[in-house]
Amino acid sequence: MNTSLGHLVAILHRNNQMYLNTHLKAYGITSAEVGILMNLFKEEGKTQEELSKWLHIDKAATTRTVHTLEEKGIIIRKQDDRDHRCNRIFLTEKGKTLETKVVPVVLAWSDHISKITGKETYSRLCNDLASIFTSLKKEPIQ
Amino acid sequence: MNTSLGHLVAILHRNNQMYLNTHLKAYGITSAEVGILMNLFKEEGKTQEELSKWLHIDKAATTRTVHTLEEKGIIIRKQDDRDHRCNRIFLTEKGKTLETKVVPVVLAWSDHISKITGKETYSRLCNDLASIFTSLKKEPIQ
DNA sequence: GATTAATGGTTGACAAATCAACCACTATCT
DNA sequence: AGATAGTGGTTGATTTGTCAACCATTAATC
Repeated sequence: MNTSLGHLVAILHRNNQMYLNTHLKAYGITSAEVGILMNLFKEEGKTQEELSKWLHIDKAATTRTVHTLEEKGIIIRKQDDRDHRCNRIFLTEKGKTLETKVVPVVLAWSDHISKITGKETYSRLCNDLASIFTSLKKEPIQ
Repeated sequence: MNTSLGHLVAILHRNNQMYLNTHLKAYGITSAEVGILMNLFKEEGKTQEELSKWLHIDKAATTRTVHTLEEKGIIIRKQDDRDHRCNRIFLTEKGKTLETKVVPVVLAWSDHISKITGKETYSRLCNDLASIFTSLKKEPIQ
C-alpha cells in the first residue's frame, strides 16, 4: 500500500470527469453539469442551496453552472413565490430530452469500474463510500 | 443506493482538497503540490513525465505545479545530463524540512476517514481503489 | 414597527486541471 | 549525415471549484 486514499480518490475523480466530458461533448454537456442534471432528472424544483448541499459544492459554483445550463436552454430558474430569495430550478423540454443521453453515459463509467472490480466489490465500494458521505454530512472533518 | 460512484468520489476528493488546503496553508503548501511532494519525500530525481504518470495528471499541470514549488524554493529542477529534454526534480533543504509538516496532515485526513469506516473497511477500501487504479493504468477506459 | 440576524444568491479573484498547439531535443531510418 | 518521427516540457485558453465580500430578502428581537 504505497498510495494514500486521497491520491486514489483524486485519480478516480479525474478519470470520471474526463470520461464524462468526452462522452457528453456531443450533447454540449460538461462534467460539472452532470451532477445538477442527474439530480433534476429525479426531482425538479429544488433551490440552488439544496443542490449545493446535495452535491457538496460551493454555492458560487452552483450559481455559475446553473447559469450556463440556463443559457443553453436546458433549465429555467423560477423565483419562489413565498421566499423571493430562492431560485427553484426546473428542466425545460429540451432539458428533459437529455435524460436518455446523460444517464447512460454516467452508468457506463460505473459499469466500466464495476467490471474491473467485480459486482460484489463494486457495490461494497459504493456502500463504504456512501457511509463516509453520510458521516461527513453529520459531522464535517474539522 | 441513490448516488453514483462518480458522485461519491467527487465529494470525497473535494473534501480531501479542502482539508489539505486549510491545514497546509500555514506552510504555504496547496493541495495540488501535495502529490508531488509526497512522491519526492519517497524518492527524488524523477522526471516531470514520471511524476505526471504517477499522479495521473496532465503534464501541463505538472509543469505549473513544479514551477510554483521552485519559486517557493522547495524544489529544484535539474536538466538530465544525458537527455537534455528531461527535468529531474529534487527537494531543496527547505523542501526536506517540510516532510514532517506535510505527511502528518495527509495522514490525519486518512485517519479521520478510517475512524468513520473502521480500520478493516478502510484498508479494504484502499485495496479496492488501488486495484482499480492499476487496472486503469493497463487498459484506460476508452 | 424599526433594527438587527440570518439566509439565498451573485460576483471577483484565485487555484487546479484539461486540451491543443508548440518548441527543443533525441532517436530512427534510409 | 539529413529528413522524419517521437518525446519531454512549455504556454495559452478554458473548465471546475473555493473563498470572501457583497446585495436583497426574510426572520428575529427589542
